Amino acid sequence: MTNQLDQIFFALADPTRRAVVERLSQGAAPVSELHAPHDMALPTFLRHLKVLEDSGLTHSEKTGRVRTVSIKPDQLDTLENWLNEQRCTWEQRLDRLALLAAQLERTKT
Amino acid sequence: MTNQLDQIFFALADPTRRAVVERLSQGAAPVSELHAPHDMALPTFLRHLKVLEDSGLTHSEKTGRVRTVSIKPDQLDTLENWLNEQRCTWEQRLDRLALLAAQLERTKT
DNA sequence: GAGTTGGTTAGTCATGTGGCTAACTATTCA
DNA sequence: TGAATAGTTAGCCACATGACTAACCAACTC
Repeated sequence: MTNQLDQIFFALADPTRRAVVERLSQGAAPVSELHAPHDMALPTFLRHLKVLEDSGLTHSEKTGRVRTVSIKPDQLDTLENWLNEQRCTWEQRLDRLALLAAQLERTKT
Repeated sequence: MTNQLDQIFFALADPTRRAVVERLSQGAAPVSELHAPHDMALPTFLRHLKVLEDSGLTHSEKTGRVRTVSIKPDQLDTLENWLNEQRCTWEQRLDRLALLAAQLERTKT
């Protein structure tokens, strides 16, 4: 589980890979089309795609000689869940602080 | 802007640093307390803290010889915004697909 | 004011990451 | 079937990252 978040965050830490995710959230696309806007050699780009797929953020399938890549929303949910947990925790904490402040206020008056 | 997301995702790709964020979302703490549960040399740990602070996820202040670290919720918001944008895009896409499917359905009958 | 505590700086090292080229395989099209 | 297209594999290189130790500074405490 920890490893999964590691991979997801790592995959999204690179602007090229994030751009691919952004492109893919508009719909699936073949490798060559995904590669086109990026000024780097194809093998390099393929390794970025591999990182994304290993992290579970994308899925790909080959038909004929064309490999089509698509996004897998589940992992973005994983990310969002982690984020929500953090936010919940610190909001609870802020609530407790507010409570404490209110109590202080009461004892003061 | 791109650089900011790079740094945030990168910072959170490491389990040690994520653990620190999780700890900090419960409230601020001095360096030594944050370090305690992690089985690594202090200088190593300090560099993790630096990565977090450089990314803007945390803030720290030194009073006397104690440095207190706290979380900066803004950057987690930055993260969430990116996430929401992706989700919106692909939900719109799914909506369009549904619309298309409905149109197909109508022409068929 | 000497020792302890809390943190910092400097420097080293192994490994990981991101980039490349060159050579290769497997489809599709003429 | 021969050429073009779409990916793939292998191997190289520079630099970043994460870990360590050793030495250091600053501020409490006795």
